[in-house]
Amino acid sequence: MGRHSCCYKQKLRKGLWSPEEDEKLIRHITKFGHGCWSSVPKLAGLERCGKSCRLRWINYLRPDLKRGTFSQQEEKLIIELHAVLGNKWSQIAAQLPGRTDNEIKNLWNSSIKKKLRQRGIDPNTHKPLSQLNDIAPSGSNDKKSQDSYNLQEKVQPSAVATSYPIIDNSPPATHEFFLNRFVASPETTIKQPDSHHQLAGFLPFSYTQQQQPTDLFFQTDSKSSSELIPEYNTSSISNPLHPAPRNQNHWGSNNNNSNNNNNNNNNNGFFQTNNGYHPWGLGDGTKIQNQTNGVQGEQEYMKWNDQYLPFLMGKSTIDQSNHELYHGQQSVDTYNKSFQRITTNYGQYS
DNA sequence: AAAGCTCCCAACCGCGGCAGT
DNA sequence: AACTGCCGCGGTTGGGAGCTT
Repeated sequence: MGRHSCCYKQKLRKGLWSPEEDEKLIRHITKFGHGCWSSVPKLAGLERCGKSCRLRWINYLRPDLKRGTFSQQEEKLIIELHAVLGNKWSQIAAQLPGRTDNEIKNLWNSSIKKKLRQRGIDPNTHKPLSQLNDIAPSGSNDKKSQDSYNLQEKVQPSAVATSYPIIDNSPPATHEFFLNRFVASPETTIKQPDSHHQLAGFLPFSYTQQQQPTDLFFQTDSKSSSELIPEYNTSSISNPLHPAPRNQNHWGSNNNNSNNNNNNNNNNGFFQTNNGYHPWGLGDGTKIQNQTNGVQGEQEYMKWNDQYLPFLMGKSTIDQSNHELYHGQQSVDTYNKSFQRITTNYGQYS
């Protein structure tokens, strides 16, 4: 197994990134791309390991991140995807443009889990907690043991099948079931060069450009959990298993992130792709969707260059018209706060 | 006001898989 | 086949912010 020898080297910085480090990394990647991550720190003049650089870029610095709070539609989608994929955060993130696996993982651990439990749903199995009491090992009431309570290991397949919230009861709702049902579909399969992500394109989501509206895949059970749990409402247009009409905003009309998908536009400049694959070091190998919207992609590119990069380079161009970037901010000189706010608003500003 | 507690999230860690030699 | 280096993933942690007492 490959060890990260760089991590053991002396004198490499760890912990929070400084603005100067961010600037160096952004400058380097915008100019040269990341190439081999292990060589990035040296070339960029950073005393970090390549792994740290990669993480910083993917989770925080890359321009197509949406950031900001998750919408209800996004949370709903995460719950539904988790019911199918389990803790495959990278695969879940692949279906949420502008969101990182880390972000989703954090949301799940800090918020969604709690919400599900409050509603009597086991976050690991997506079954009602009352049903699980019969299956769960004794002494599993504490948080730790509940968290480690693994769907695949502990839950009888039949139990899953009869309780999966968004499908009917007839076929066994195992991962294999979903795979068999979707993977072979040419309309819904995104090219996946990386074996880690064989599942990433299997859901009939609206991100696939060729995706035709269809209701073939899942029949709803009128007595499903959706009546009890809003997240499982099968009539939702954002339900991945009931794709939205082709020209409809995936997140629904009440979402102010009207440019949600635009962050993945890649026809121009900074967002240019490598044959349609993500150019910024996302390792998921997922072919970028929705590439037809070149104008908006260019707008995002302009925004990045005009507002975000100059700020990082110490040449803030934020003017009166963008004063809302600092709305509610108490300490503007706190770098991370400012940065986060800008990236947050960068994703929402349109 | 301050101490204690909880929550959130950026970042780290360790591992598995893959490719190259 | 064995080894090495790198990438990417999921789990975990540490510290700051906010809330409560």
